[in-house]
Amino acid sequence: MNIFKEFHSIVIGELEALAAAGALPANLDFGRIAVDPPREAGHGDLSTNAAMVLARDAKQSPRALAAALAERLRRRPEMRAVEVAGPGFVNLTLAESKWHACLAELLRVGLAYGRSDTGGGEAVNVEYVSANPTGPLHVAHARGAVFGDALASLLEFAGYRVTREYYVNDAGQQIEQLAYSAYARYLEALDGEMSEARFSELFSGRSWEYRGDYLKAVGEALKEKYGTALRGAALQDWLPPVRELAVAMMLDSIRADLAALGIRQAVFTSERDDIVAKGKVEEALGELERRGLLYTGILDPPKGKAPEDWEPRPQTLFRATRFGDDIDRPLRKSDGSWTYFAADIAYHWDKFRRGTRSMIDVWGADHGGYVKRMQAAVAAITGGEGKLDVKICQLVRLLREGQPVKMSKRAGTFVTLREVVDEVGKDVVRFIMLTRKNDAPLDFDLAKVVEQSRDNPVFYVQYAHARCHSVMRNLREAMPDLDLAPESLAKQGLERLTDPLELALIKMLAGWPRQIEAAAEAHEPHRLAFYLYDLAATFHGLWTKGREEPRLRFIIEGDPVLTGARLALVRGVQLVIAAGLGIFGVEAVEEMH
RNA sequence: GCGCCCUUAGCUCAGUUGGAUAGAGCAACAGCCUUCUAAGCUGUGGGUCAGAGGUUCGAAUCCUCUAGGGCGCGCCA
Repeated sequence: MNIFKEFHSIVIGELEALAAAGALPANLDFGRIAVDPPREAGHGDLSTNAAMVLARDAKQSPRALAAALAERLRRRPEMRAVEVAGPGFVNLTLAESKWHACLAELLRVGLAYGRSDTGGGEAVNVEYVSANPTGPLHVAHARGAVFGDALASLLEFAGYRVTREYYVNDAGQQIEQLAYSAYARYLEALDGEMSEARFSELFSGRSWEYRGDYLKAVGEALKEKYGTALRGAALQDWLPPVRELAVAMMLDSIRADLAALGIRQAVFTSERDDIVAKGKVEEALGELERRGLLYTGILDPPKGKAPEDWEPRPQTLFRATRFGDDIDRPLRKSDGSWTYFAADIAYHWDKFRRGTRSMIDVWGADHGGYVKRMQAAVAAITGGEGKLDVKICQLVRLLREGQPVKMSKRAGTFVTLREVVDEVGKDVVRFIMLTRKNDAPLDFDLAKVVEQSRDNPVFYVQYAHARCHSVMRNLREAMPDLDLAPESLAKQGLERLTDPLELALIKMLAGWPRQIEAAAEAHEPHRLAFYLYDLAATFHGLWTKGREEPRLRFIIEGDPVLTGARLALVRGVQLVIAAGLGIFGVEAVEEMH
């Protein structure tokens, strides 16, 4: 139960009672009323703006309205104090017993504490990574991969029915390039050599696009499967099988890289097989045609870009401007084939027709200019029923000791996702990628992220969790009879938790469900990282306080009831951190090494 | 030229969808280890929220303009 929601409905209930009693006009709009934690400690536990929001329509002064509301709230047993403050805030301080009840509930529910039904089982499709299957994932992909995966988990936790999806762009020019490059490696496997000159000679001046060593394995596999049969074959005979095997092997390696990051997507939709080959592009374009959103026209040349090779050509255009885009967008190339955008419209319509109204795409920074047209297309083809949110993940700057790591695709020295995971571990990669909001650039320092100090949030949060377990290990020796199961700890003695630091910690734990709902609604998993960091800091603070004041230690010799209560608190911290790390796909360790 | 994103303490960043006196970490300074893990904790100093207008009970947050930075801009995906 989200305590802020609970008191939101209590406040509304009291306002309705005031209206029934004639103290407020009927039919007031309660929509803007909020119950939030006040920023300022000293303003109570919860605060509502109800009086200020209603004052004008109620034709009363905010302070007077607040006083009337406060008067009613004060009679409730769970209140310790209700005060009117500032321009008309009503500040609520809850009785300690209410907080103890929150902790008891947390312990009863365990790792499921904070799960919410705000999603109402609504289907959400989260599409992420979707890198072209032309090579291994590199570090830039890691951020979107982790972000999408954590967002999907967060939405599941908040009660949505989530599909994790990868869109395989296996139909475009770059896949032809991949096939040529793989074919070259095949010839190399047969003949023992391949050079740029020979490549150029074989393929009449075509450049050798994908030169990384990773295609050598594809060459070997082609040799294994086909022997010399493809050597000297006509283009239409060698290209399809080479392309097919190369794409399959690249996808396998991408899946393996994602698995190393703990990511497994349920649906892989192939542009070639599932969209283009099934005629869905034509279907989608037909739908737009029916809606009167296609026409043939000539676009203006883009300004500020060198227009030397630009010449006006009539194209099939989509009326994107009707849906908020800046210009209408071409769907057909001059050679008559579809643009990528056309296929993408078909793909998103396909997602919609599979039963998802709510779609989330996670894209890299270089796709920012594509957002408007895609949202326009989704709005157009679904008649406004489908919603697309696009989360752009900004660049990751890879550093080591503060110095940028040199990356050059040409020189083949770009850093792969796998290399980073192997060096620092999946948990570190996952957590650090979530410590910044998606639309801000992120520094990833290979040295700093494995440091064991407070400025490394992964370590700091893990350490808090391990510390909880350390306390429990010590307790098993000191008081072997005490039952540490959360549901047992919930049953008695919680009223012994009266120190302000202890209550502050409980209040923070009670804020977890609200964090989940807010982060899920905003599609911002990074908020949980900051919450977990704060929670860890509060816990470390209480732990150290026990050094100066032994009466505040968790384990109190000769007082098993108090010890049990404190262990309930420790358990609560441990469970929430474990749940949070669970959403992030990060292991909650029980011991630091 | 146009679009999107960004600009908060010396540095790196939060800021609960418009709330009250804008917060952390690092760095600086002053403290805390016979102690449940000091891998940690406590305190001090540090701000024209890029700038100017506007919207209202109330703006870092919403709108307009300006300045600076990033990404992108027909037949690439």
